[in-house]
Amino acid sequence: MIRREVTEEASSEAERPDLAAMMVRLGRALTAAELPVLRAHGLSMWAYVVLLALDEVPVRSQSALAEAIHADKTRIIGVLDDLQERGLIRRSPDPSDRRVRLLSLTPEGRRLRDEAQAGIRQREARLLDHLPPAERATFLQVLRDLHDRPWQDLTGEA
Amino acid sequence: MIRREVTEEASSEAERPDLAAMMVRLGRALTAAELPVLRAHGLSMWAYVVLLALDEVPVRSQSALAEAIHADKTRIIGVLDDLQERGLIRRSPDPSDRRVRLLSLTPEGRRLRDEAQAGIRQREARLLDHLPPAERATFLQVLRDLHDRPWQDLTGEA
DNA sequence: TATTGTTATACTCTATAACTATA
DNA sequence: TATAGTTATAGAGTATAACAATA
Repeated sequence: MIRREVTEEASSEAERPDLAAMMVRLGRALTAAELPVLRAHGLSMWAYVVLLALDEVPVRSQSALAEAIHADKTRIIGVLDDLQERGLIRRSPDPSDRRVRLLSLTPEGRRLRDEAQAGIRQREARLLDHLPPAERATFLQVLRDLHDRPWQDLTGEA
Repeated sequence: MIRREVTEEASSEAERPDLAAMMVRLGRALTAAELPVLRAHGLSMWAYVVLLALDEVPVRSQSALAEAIHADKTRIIGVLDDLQERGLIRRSPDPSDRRVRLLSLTPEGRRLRDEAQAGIRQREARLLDHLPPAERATFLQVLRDLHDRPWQDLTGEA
């Protein structure tokens, strides 16, 4: 039952939802899959993103961190408060410029982050399990390639 | 520069962002790519989703339509108002039960929807252009396969 | 005067509750 | 009384504006 014409190309690509529709649905589903794992570790999605963006080597300024994870600088303040209170990150004024905060992971922060990520990766692996290895590899390779492209390239502003 | 250990599998899958992170970013970028096209046709994203869900064969009740596109029934009322005023959809009380509305595309609605979708597909094609045909085909096939899976399957609730 | 971090305010999107008209 | 559709209200999430500390 063909519902409407497709003016494109091969039959294998005909009659599919728009790329954006598929990506958004999958993004939401995979996010929903992550949340219970994160909650089990006492992490919100933003907290997890922050931990992933940090390292033992300090990041200079909260603004820089916010920009790196595409968040508003006011958005992450509460998140940093919580992570600091729990001893998962260090947040100290830079001696050379007391306005800026130096942000880094504590060992406990790294451990928690890696544990959470391991749980998430496990779920992902289960989802991709049933795919033939060659297809899975190609899929992930293309996905990474697309993901790594600059924003203007993806949006077609180029 | 390996930032952290990966306890997984092949090297081709090592050191990548979480699946959800990649999907969400790509979903947002592809959505951003669609918006100018939709705007050029005077359509919001919701209006476009509604048009895609309709057909010449009437859909019975706005609730059913809302459920089909995973929207709240109150969410789409303004959208339907606008589409009806512009003559893109028909919305008439069902004679057999005057509480429910019968919703269907008008020829102009179908034309506009198909035009918008053609523009969107064109952008998508440009994005996938540079991929080797075999890889592109595999990527789209796996993406469709994942997209078509039930929600519980994707979230790992199963 | 400019900038970092913070707090207070406003805005957008969405869902919930309350209403009407039919049944 | 129950349901489809509508309107009004409230909530979550986010961004914008205003402020204090430091440069």
